[in-house]
Amino acid sequence: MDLNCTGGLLEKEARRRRIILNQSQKDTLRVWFEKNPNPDLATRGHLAKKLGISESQIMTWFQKHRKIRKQVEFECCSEESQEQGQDKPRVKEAGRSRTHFTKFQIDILIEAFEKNRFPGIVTREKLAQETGIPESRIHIWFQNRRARHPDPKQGTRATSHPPESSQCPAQKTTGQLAPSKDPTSSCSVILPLSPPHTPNGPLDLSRGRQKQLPETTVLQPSQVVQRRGDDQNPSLFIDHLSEVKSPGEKEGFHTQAPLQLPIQKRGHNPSENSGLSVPPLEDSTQVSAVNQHFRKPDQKDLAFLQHWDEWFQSMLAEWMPDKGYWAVKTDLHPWQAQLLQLLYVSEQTDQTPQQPV
DNA sequence: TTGCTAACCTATTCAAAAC
DNA sequence: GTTTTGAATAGGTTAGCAA
Repeated sequence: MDLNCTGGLLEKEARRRRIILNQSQKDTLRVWFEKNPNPDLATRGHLAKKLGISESQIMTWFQKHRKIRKQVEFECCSEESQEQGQDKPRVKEAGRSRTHFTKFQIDILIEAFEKNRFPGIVTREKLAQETGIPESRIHIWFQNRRARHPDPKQGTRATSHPPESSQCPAQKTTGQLAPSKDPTSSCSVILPLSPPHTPNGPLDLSRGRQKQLPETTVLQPSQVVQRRGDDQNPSLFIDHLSEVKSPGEKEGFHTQAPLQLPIQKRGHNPSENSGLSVPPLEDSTQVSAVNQHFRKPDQKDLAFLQHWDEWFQSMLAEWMPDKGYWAVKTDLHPWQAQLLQLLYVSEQTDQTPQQPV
């Protein structure tokens, strides 16, 4: 079966996740719509949290209702309202807030874009987890990217609907990731993003873990690093950690963790759950706000962060349940190898990662 | 099957920040 | 001042779900 050509149900599920709003949610949205039909990002985020749906869904709902209202005004209302309608509320009173992506985040997005110009909701959520960027911002980023970087294979800008074949084959069937058959590609950027154990996290991170990669093997961290070229010296990572740049600096390597929580500020001992726990990085991780859309953590975020170690661990190694140990991936992205080296340097006493609780 | 509507798209524009 | 690019809009299509 040619996975590239299957346009079946599973793929559609991966592209869209339709959620029916209940009456209470609709009522709340209507109230807010009457107050302000053009809510800014912060307001949408507040509403999303309040209603338990995503910010992009809030955005979609407001878009639709602005459209409906405009149609109603056009059909039913007087010239007076049409004159008012000419004063489009496109420019908000407050200036637009602008997300500043880090080079790390941009690199991940670009690589994902090159693999698939039309990521579905599952892929976008995985990218959101991986980068710490809200899914709605990732959606916008892909829209802008498509508009400004026409697909050279098609020769022209995409003018109608996304080609179904543009879906990444690895994402077609289950929304999970499969090992790439392309020997030149790496699975190290789109990683097994589901932490081993997060049943009630803010995102559904409990979707099955990636299958063991064929190239997975047991290695010492030093071997991993040695396999890479000189340009991937682990010191680069350390250097980057201390390279704190101003929020507006475009290409700076910001080490901001998702949700702006410095790793050492989690509410538990990093060594409790993982032998690969992230060591304290002192001020190096306490960079100033880079992305103003990150919010302060709520309870769900904290629950998520409690599995942060495990998540990192799963990005670097693969748990072998039948063998009872973690196998370090051989095909690590340079930053992963550098992170691994850093962790092991700091955790010299514990060379064998433990299975998370 | 049909209607509703959430989710998605392109095209375009605005505007913040970098150059 | 110009360029780059994130954010937002309008207007359209697609697709999931309930009746």
